[in-house]
Amino acid sequence: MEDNIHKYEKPSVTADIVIYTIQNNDLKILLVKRGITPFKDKWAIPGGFVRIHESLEDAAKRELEEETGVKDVYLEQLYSFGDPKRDPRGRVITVAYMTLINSEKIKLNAATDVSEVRWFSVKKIPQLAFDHKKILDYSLKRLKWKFEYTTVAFSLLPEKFTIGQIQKIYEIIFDKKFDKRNFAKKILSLDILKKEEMKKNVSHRPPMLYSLKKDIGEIVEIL
Amino acid sequence: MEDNIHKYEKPSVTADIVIYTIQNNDLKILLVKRGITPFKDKWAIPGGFVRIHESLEDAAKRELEEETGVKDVYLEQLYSFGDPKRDPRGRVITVAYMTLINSEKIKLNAATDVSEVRWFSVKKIPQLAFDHKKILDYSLKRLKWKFEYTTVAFSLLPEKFTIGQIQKIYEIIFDKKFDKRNFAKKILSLDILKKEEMKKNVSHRPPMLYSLKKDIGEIVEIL
DNA sequence: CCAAAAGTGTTAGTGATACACCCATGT
DNA sequence: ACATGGGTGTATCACTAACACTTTTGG
Repeated sequence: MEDNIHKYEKPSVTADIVIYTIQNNDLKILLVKRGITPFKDKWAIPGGFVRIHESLEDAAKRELEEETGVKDVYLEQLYSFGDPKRDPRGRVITVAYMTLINSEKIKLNAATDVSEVRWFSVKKIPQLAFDHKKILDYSLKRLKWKFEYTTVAFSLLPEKFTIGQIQKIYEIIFDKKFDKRNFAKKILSLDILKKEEMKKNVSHRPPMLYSLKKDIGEIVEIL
Repeated sequence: MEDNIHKYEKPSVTADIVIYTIQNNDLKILLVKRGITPFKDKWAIPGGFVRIHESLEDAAKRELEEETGVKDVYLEQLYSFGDPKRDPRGRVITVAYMTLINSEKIKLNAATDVSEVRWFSVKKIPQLAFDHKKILDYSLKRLKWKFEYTTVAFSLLPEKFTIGQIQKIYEIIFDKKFDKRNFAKKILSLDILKKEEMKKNVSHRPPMLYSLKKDIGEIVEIL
């Protein structure tokens, strides 16, 4: 620790960010097609170098905004990947983040350094550059854990929502059906929802709208 | 991402490692007293710069061995801390690791760059250098989680052990008593233990020895 | 009238907790 | 004989999982 800060050659550090959203009842992630070598024309998780005066989280946020125009969302650090051979250009350590965004808020801005940006269903991911497959696999595990034990799911919903909407999100993430009665019972018993008014103009029996209570602790066992 | 790898000034990267053990029925961590500025004479979590051709995990393992002489143990990456101001000497990102070692295997090697190395009860931690208090708090949360949901606890025990020994470890980590009957029932019902022979030469009813089955999956809900 | 999603209760099974006494050994 | 930790069973409670029909609205 007490070695001089300049004694050793320094690595580059990047922040990569796995960006999830739900579209068409499907869990998707954003990938960018690399315009330059190495791995030219391969798809990759968005990311970029951490600037010298920027925190890791700020770097991840900057990448997110560059790619999607989205700010102020749930963002979580996942893991740091530092195999010395993970980038053929030299020593590059990456700090991986993950975020979950409401697809209505997105406007894709193809950044100048990539030839293409696209959403991919997590069920149909192409071959990825670097060790990005490992990062993706890791993030998926963490994502499921987060849905099971926290209220992240609500960051995918508008301010007011129905029980049915929450249930659909859980069914997409876990790729299975839940019993409607048990699901509602469970969610309501957690005492994290506030009743709002009835939803109007729906072509079926009008559902109750709920909002998430403000003062919820971080961890709530949902499922 | 496609910016040139040399376009931005590079940060230093360190690996810090929170080393836990149990001694005298108490959970302890290893701290080193800093011999040089900044934070001279403050206690700190052991760590050091990641070498350019060394993986993050190898750097953490190297630090661990330098401080304790211990190799081949459970080691887990916790989180990366990258606030630009966390080190007054310049930009230093640290990747924090945690490990759990059997206190019988330790021989402390005071490394040359620190003036003192000591075990501290987690209940009596002195003021720490840098943002090491944050790292420690984070690691403690993770540690408890690990004990609840995985079999790490067994890395603190010899090959063969009694139910009572496991229970004592859990009581130390969670700082509370468990009911003996319920605890044994729970542990045995998990089907992760193999019965060995009876323990001999104890001054009370001889207990059954168990070993951990080899083919256990990573996550087992213990408590 | 039809389609679509909402709303709602009971039962059976499983796992968690609370609780107290006798046993085998060494000294 | 005593001290030490080991070993064991039952009853209650809380939570989970399985399961189907009626309601309200718009088109």
